[in-house]
Amino acid sequence: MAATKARKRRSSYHHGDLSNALVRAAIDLISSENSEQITLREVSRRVGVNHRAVYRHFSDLTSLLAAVAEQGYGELLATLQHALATLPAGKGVPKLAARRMEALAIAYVGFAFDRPAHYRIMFGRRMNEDGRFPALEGAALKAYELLQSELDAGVATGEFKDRPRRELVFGFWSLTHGFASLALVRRIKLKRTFVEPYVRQIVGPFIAGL
Amino acid sequence: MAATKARKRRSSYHHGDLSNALVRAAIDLISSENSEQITLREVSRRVGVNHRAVYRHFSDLTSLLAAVAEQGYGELLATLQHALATLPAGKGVPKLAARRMEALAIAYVGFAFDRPAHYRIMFGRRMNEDGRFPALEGAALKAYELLQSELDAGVATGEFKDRPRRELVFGFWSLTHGFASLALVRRIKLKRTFVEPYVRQIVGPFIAGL
DNA sequence: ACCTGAACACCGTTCAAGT
DNA sequence: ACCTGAACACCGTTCAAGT
Repeated sequence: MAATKARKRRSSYHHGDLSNALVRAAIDLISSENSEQITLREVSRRVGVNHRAVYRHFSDLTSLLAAVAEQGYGELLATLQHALATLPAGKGVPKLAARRMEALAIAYVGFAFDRPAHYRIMFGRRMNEDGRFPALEGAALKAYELLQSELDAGVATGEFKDRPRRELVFGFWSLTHGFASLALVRRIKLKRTFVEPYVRQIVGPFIAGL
Repeated sequence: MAATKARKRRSSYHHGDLSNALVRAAIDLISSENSEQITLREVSRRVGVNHRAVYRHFSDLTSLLAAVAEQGYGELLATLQHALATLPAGKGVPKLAARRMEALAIAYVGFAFDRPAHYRIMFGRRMNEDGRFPALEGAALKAYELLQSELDAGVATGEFKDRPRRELVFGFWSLTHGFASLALVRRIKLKRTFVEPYVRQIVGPFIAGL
């Protein structure tokens, strides 16, 4: 049974598909409740190839994790964009920029709650310290730029004070990332259901100070 | 040479000293530039005992790491207290509470910069998720209470708005922890020298919103 | 009571080989 | 070009034994 499955699968890895299959398997692995850690050997087992085959497509485990993280940043960006798009507000609403920042914060923390293992890899030490993976840097930058353009908009309408943009973005990101991190290690105890009201209160002082 | 050293040391582990020696060795290990990871085997090697001896004092690797983390929370608390004690201000200074919160933020991030590996263990996943280690919870709580009493003081003088205290503390903690984390994984690039001015700008909006 | 030795089931990675 | 097998140097942990 298992052998047949592996054989069938393997036939499709002759056209550069293995690379994607490995990344998908790795994401599946950490998305399932029971398994938290990505190992090179477990991922290749799931795909049905010898673990050495991975090295044909990724120079090491860290490279594979970087691909997973890159995909994660893409998902995060989509989540944030979706949160803005579905915001009920129209124009002329008072404090629109503040409400948009709030929606971003809620969506950000929600993402970390929904994909904890993925989030941890994205912000883990392995691939972030050196700028080894340009595609990863690019994906992270896009999320950064989304935050920046929102803050820009708030400053443009005069709703936010005109402070150095970089510090505003990093401040907001630090706040949401810090909250998500503390919640994931359960230093802050919080059920998924209460993310929305809680985040609102947490970011309250920050947004009020913009 | 190495054998003599190990022998000499070992003679003192008959009175419950091994436990402390292991924790100290683990902290030494992560404090030295070259080594980032604590392994049970490396720690026991440094102390000069068989790696199995560790299990006499710690039920597993995680327990040893929890002891390291607990010590870290103690150091962090001392760092924060010291920052408040050496703050040049006297009474009657305007915005005293804000300046004290700022000093705490700077000291907090500075600690993470100075002891990165230690900080990572303190906020790592291994021992925080379940409340397995009451001593660790207690040490973390003391740091929490320091922040809370500062915010209380600010509210008492009317300098800060009277919001739910828990949200204020978690907000401040999220902000400083998030900034420290992002800096440690180099998503925020920052030299140790610039921690002070940078943190001041980052926490600016938050403190202004208190 | 406290420590050790050998063994087990895992890792990531290297070298040399198979098709 | 793409994948495999055997081997290496590491892990944490268990079992049974030494003093």
